[in-house]
Amino acid sequence: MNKDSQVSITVIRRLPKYHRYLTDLLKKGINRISSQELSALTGFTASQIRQDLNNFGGFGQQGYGYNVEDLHRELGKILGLDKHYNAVICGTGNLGQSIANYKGIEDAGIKVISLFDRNPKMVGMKIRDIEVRDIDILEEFIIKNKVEIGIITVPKEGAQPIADRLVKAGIKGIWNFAPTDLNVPEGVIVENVRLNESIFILSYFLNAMNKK
Amino acid sequence: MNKDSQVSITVIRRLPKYHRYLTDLLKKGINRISSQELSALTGFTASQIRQDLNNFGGFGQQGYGYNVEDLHRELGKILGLDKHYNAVICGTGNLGQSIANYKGIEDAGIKVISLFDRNPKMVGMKIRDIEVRDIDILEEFIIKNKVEIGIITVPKEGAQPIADRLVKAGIKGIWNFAPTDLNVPEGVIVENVRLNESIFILSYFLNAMNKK
DNA sequence: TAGATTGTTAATCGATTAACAATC
DNA sequence: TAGATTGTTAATCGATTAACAATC
Repeated sequence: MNKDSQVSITVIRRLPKYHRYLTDLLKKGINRISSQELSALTGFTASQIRQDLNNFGGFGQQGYGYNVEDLHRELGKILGLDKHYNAVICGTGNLGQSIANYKGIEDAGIKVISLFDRNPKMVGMKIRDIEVRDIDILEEFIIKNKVEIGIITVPKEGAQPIADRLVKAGIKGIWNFAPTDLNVPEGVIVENVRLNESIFILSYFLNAMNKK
Repeated sequence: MNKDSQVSITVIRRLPKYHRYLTDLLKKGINRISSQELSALTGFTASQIRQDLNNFGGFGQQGYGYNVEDLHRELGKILGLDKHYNAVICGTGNLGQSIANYKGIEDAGIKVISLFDRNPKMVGMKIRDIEVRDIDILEEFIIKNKVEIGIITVPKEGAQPIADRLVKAGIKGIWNFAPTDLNVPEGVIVENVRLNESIFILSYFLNAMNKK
C-alpha cells in the first residue's frame, strides 16, 4: 500500500549502515552532512546515497546537505526503531545466552522477555534477569504476553518445528540463527543470521588470496 | 591470476547454500541432482544455478545433471574447506564464548587454538578446552603458532586497535563481530557478521508489514 | 536412438553511476 | 547573488532469466 514496500531489498539492507554512521555523527555533535561526506564514511557513492534516501522522501536541502538529527530520526522511523516489540528466545545454548546478553537488540526497540528450553536443568534459571521457561508453555506465554518476535537458537533439526509452533502462536517475525531455511506462511518475516555461510565466505577469500 | 577472482561476490555468496544442500543430499544417499531439483531446494532459478556453477567449470553432464558427491567436493574445494587454518578469538564475552563453542567453524577447516582477553579474571580459564591467554601476548602467540585468522568479538571501541595488532602480527583474515567497519591493508580479508544490521532489517519488515 | 539436461549465448531486467537542472 | 548540493532523469553497467544448440 505504501511506497516503502516497493523499495528494493538491496536499498533496505544499506539503511542500517547509514543509521549507524548518523548515530556516530550525532554523538560527535555534527549536525550537517552532505552525500559526499556520507560517501567517504560508508563507502557507497554519493549518487547512490541520494538515490537511496530519495526512495523515502526528500530529507535533504539543496546547497546544504542533510541535517544529521533529522535524517537519523527519519531513518529510525523507516527502520521501525521507534516501535516496541516483545521477543522470546528459543534455545538457551551458548548462542541463545549471547543473544540474551546482547544489548544491540534494544536499539531496535526489541525486548526479550523470556527464554525457552526443553532441558529441565535450564528451566527456572535466569540469564541477565530473564527467566528460562519450559518449552512446553511456549504458545501459552506468547499469546498471554503479546510476543511478536521469536528468536531461534536451537540446533538445526529443532528449528522448523519451533518455527511452526511460533507461527501458530501468532508470532510475526523470526530471527533465525539455525543453519536451515525455514518454511513459514506468507506474512511472517524471517531474518536469517548465517554464521556457517559467513565463515565459508571468509574461507573462500583466504583460499582465493593464497592462490594469487 | 585464476578465474575465481573474477567471479562476482553475488555468485560467491550463493555457494555456501549450494554446499549446504549438497551435504544434506549426500547424507540422504542421493547421488544425482538436476539444476531444476536444486532450484526447488534453494529457491534460486535453475538457470542461475547453471550459470553460477559454470563460473568454476562444467561440473554437470548433459542429460544427467550433477553428481552430488562430485559437486559437493568441488564446491568444498572452491570454498577452501579442504584447507586448514588456525584461528584465535579476541574477546571472551558471551559472543566470544559462543564462537569458541560453535562447531560449524570446523566445517570450514578452521581451528580455534586460543582465546584472548585483557581481563585477568578470564586469563587462564578454559572454554571448550581452549585456553584464554592475556591479550598482551597476542602477537607473540600468532607468530609462534602460525595463526592466520583473527576473530574479533570485543566491543565496538576495541575492534580497530585489535584489528591493527592482528594485521601487524601477520593475520590474513578477520571474522569481525563488532559493529564497526575495520580498516585493514589490501590483501587482508574481512568478513563481517552484522547482528545489529540484521535485527534492524527484521524491525524494518515487521514495521512495513504492519503498515499494510 | 530418444529423452533429458547441461553449457552457453542472447534478451531482459534491475541496480548503479553520471550528469545536470532545480533550488536552498 | 554566487556557491553548493540536492533531487531526479538518463546512461551505463551488471546480474538474472530465457532460450536453445550441444551432447550425454
